[in-house]
Amino acid sequence: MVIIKNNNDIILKDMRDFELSHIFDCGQCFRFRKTGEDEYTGVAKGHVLRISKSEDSFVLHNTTEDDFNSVWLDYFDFKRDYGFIKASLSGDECMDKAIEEGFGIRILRQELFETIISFIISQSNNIPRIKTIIETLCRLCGKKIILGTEVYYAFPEPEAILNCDISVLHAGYRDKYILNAARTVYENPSFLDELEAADTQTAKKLLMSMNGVGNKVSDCILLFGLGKTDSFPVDVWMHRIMEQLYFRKKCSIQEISEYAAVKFGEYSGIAQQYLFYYALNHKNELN
DNA sequence: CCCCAGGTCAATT
DNA sequence: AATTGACATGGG
Repeated sequence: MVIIKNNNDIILKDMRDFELSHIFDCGQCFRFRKTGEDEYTGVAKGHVLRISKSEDSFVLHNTTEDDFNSVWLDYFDFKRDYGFIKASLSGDECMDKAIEEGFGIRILRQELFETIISFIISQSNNIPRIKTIIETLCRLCGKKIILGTEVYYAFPEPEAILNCDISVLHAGYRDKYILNAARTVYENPSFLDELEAADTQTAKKLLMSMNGVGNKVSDCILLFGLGKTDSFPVDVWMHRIMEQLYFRKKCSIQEISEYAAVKFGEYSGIAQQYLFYYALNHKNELN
């Protein structure tokens, strides 16, 4: 990867293992939307980003070098060598096919509190509606970010969520879980720091101590909010695709988790994203 | 009318 | 320890 400063933009050249549609359409983040041909725009960590692909390079529009280094370098997990990880995951026909389709996937390192709330909302829900609910939440009580004539909204702070009426989100029974999580973080400001400092198993126990955060949601938070790549979230789609591709019979979530831990090890979470992306693109072939 | 969606909880066996 | 129904809402 070569980083070039150009007027108000950052340009990335010689990119491998990086494709916008793979990154933003694999169900890991909910706040980026397609705003053009090979262009996505969204808000993360309080910053607006418009990123596009042109020919062999990627452009981060209106981005300073400081912002790139302090925000986006970590966000896009640029320090990790996905080529190496793909090589170590590769071996069976299923994984090779999944990697071939989602070759440009990267695990985004998202803001922890946003990830907690987002995946609480995700439970027993579909991706378009998850996006709508989160966007409505940000508009309801997130800090305004004004860029020229455009208005964007940061993901709200815990206190802001506690101080508004979230019933307008139509998130249903998840309201009480959202409020409880916001209250937990608001009343114990070191809660997030403890999570950041903890190992995977300790962090998982802490997360699951919150009402409405169970096995799967905590695994997603571990992976997308804490960078724990040994976490392997199993939702209905992962359940189906693992049964079909690897087990070739009905099996339990626990069996799948144990299998993944052995087969994919410390890169389970990245393997999971390749498989999940593959599953989303082959819904009609799954039963 | 039905069933399902990046599930979790509590009651019941 | 494993199984089951309720939980809100919107879309097919």
